[in-house]
Amino acid sequence: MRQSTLFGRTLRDAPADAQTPGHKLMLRAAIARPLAAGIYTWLPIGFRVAKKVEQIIREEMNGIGAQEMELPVITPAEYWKETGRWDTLEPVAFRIKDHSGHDFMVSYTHEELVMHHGRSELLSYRQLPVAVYHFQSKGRDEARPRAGLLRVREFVMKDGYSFDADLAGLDKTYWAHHGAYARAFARMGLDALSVESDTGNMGGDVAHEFQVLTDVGEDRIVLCPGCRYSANMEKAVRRAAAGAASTAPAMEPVSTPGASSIEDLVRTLGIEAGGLLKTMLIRAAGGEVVAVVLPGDRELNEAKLRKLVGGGELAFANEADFAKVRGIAGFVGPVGLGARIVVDVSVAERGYVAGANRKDTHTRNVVPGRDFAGERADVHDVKPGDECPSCGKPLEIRRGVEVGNIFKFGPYYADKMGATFLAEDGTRKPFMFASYGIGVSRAVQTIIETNFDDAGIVWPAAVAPFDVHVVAMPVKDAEVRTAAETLVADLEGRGVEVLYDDRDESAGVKFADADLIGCPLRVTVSKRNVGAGKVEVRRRKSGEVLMLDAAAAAAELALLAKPS
RNA sequence: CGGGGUGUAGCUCAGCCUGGUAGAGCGCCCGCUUUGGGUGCGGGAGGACCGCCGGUUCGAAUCCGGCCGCCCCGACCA
Repeated sequence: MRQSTLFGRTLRDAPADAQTPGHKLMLRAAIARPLAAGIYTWLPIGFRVAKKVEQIIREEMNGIGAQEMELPVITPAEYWKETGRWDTLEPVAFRIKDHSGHDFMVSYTHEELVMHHGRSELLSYRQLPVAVYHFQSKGRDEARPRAGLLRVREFVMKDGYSFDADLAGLDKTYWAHHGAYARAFARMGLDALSVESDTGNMGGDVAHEFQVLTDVGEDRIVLCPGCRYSANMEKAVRRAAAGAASTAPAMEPVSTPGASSIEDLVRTLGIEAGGLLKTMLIRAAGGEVVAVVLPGDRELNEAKLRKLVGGGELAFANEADFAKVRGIAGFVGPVGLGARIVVDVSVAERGYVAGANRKDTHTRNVVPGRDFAGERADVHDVKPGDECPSCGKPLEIRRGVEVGNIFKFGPYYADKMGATFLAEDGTRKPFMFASYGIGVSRAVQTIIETNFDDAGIVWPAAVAPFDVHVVAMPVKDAEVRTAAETLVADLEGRGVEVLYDDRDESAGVKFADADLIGCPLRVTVSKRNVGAGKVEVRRRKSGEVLMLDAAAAAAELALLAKPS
């Protein structure tokens, strides 16, 4: 590829609204360009990287016997209505109507469509297990796209789906995908950690996310430095110490004028936040008001609570809700409250200060179990330093980018869609289903976010847009140009992918662009060395420089570029 | 959807407070120069109806109102 004709120019300055290092470099290096908020065009350099990422995924998926196919982008509403997702995806799905008014969704994902095909193609247990996958555009009208390609509204996802006859088979298929994912991410240069994740409100029991730890990530990941435990914050748990039984005296009111927050109470009563009970009134999807009781130093984990109350959206209670359960804003407590009460497992059997459900008043010596009842549940966020649930060491919290996820749905979709096969025992059984996703563009930018230096991108060799960047200078010099073009032709003849900088630019411009674009090997064919029959090779990552004889350079570079 | 910010040339920005008809640097084109780190000199083109609509005013990039786009935080995100 001649750089003089390359579509897409590098930028000396990143646009002001680019925030993360990867976002800036992605734009500066002409990887992709925005077309609208969260909607991007791949430029040729970025497209090459995306295709390499895809190919790695393809090879690993094929390696576990999954079959590539392709489903459409435009999908009829009827299948989505079978599972109810036509309605539940309402806020985030792009929809269109055809000329006669029929409803379609721009594919948000493809579970329903694959299950539909499965129920008509797969009739017998003899055809199972089977796994399929495709690379296809997804449309998601995210309320807030962010950070370039990290969160976009339209993107290509590799999504895979598996059908098994029973749970044991599903388990085996699931872990085969887990292995393929781990290998794929490693090959593309991503240090992806498998973490336990929430299964969301679409059923299923087990799910893992592959997270790349980086400060630019939007997910919070709980990690144990002592063992293998790792989980998304939505799912993470801790080992809670058993408290001693309470010896607190009877409850008594305490006047707390104007002290309606944990901070106020800590200040005015002079006690630790952990000695307070925080009672939050939450309105569940069905309108039910739930009072969640947490120690004053713990935060509510919405994902856990959502799961407990049956999914759907959670909101803070409104005025009418407060009135209904006889709660007073700022002074809500669990004693005498007319609501379903969920007591977090962090709450001990001891005396606390809690709201009295009376203005400007709290109650001392409130003991859970003795003074109020409630169902026990884990609905709190893990904090740094909490004990690991499996080994007890202090946990850490890091940020991560979710580059892939795998979900075990079990019979959920098959049941919703009446998808069954004839089992060995002659009965009809639902397919045991799972799905597996990787966002290609997110993976590309995450590679950049974790592989760069002050000068630009440092591509892992397996996904670099080109293996070798040949820089000729001055390109006006016939001898130099001839030497460079001979080398380029020789390299290409050996299957090496070459970006050839044939532009009449100064050395500084060319080197700066080469660093920015970040191919693993840079070869300089210059006036200085061509007379001596030498070319200079520089490794992008290490900066290591070696001089090669021009005559043998192509053969040696081919080995450096594709060691086998 | 809530909060905050922002919108002037391809990019980075100044001008706005205090109204008078729009600028700089980089980039782009040509020539020479230079050719191992965004080179130098000279010439040149073009380029923003100052996001849009309305209002105030003799006059609006500038003041006022509304809307839109984009960015950030939050909510949301099988």
